[in-house]
Amino acid sequence: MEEAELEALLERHGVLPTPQRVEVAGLLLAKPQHLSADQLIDRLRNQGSRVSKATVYNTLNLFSERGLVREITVDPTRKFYDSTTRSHHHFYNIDTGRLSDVPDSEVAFLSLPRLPEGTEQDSVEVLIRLRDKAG
Amino acid sequence: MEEAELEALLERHGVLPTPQRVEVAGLLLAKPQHLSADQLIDRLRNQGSRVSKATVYNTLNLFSERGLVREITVDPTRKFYDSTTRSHHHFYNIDTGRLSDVPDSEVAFLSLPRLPEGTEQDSVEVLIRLRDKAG
DNA sequence: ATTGGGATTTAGAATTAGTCTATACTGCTG
DNA sequence: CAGCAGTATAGACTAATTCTAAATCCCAAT
Repeated sequence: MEEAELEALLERHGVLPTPQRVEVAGLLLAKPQHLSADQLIDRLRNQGSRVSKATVYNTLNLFSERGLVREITVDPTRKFYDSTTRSHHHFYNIDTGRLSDVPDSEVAFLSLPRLPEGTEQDSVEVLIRLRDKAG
Repeated sequence: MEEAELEALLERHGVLPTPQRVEVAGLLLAKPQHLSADQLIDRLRNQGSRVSKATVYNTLNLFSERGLVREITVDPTRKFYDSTTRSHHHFYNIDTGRLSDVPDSEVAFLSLPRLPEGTEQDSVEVLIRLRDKAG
């Protein structure tokens, strides 16, 4: 994605496109992927960026508030940020720690439960834990 | 549950029933529930126990290895331990942080995805995030 | 009784993801 | 050019969990 395009995307989501935010967006929003803050900081450093850790966290939180990324929680030790924001499902390989998307078309529910009194649904997510096949 | 019963349960899972482990088991396995290590420590303290924090963590990890409890990951800041070990589904109220079970009978899949090459399924879990209904 | 060893428990130090704070920087606007 | 709002930054801080190294427990064999 080109810089101008990224800037337009941020603006469309009400985010002022500062150089640091555009840098983060350039990496994270480039394609459907799942990155932790730490992985993102590593990649930024590798491409010679000097953005601070605090700014990366601020930016990720801002992006997630404004719907540019989605936080996902499968690993109790850290958050991942998903560049695909539409609600969707995941495979999580417990041997490799790798997280991947399940094609939307391949999951369908026959029934979903009544919600508890006084609550409404925010999202429904299916997590399919995998292990490497022995042998 | 009585102490003798708890001890038998631990032994059946290959866990040597030390007094500390029996104490933890007595609280956590008493009924279907979801507790964090911290909540558990509080309750232990409230009933006058002196088990150390390290022992509680060791015990929870041991129980979870041996299939006496199941770890669940919905809140990136802490783990919960579920006394129901069969794979099942959850409601998570993002406003209150409360986690509860979805009755098994109320979720059914019409289709589930092909698994990636070389992997096999460990579990399939649905997480329904809720928020309190406004007004 | 005493000893020796393996497993367990313990307090506290260490680790780590993430947040907070206080300061510095960056345009704008008048 | 002064003032101001919004950002960015380093580094201190927090909180959950793990690690470490020493103390304790239990039991079988002397």
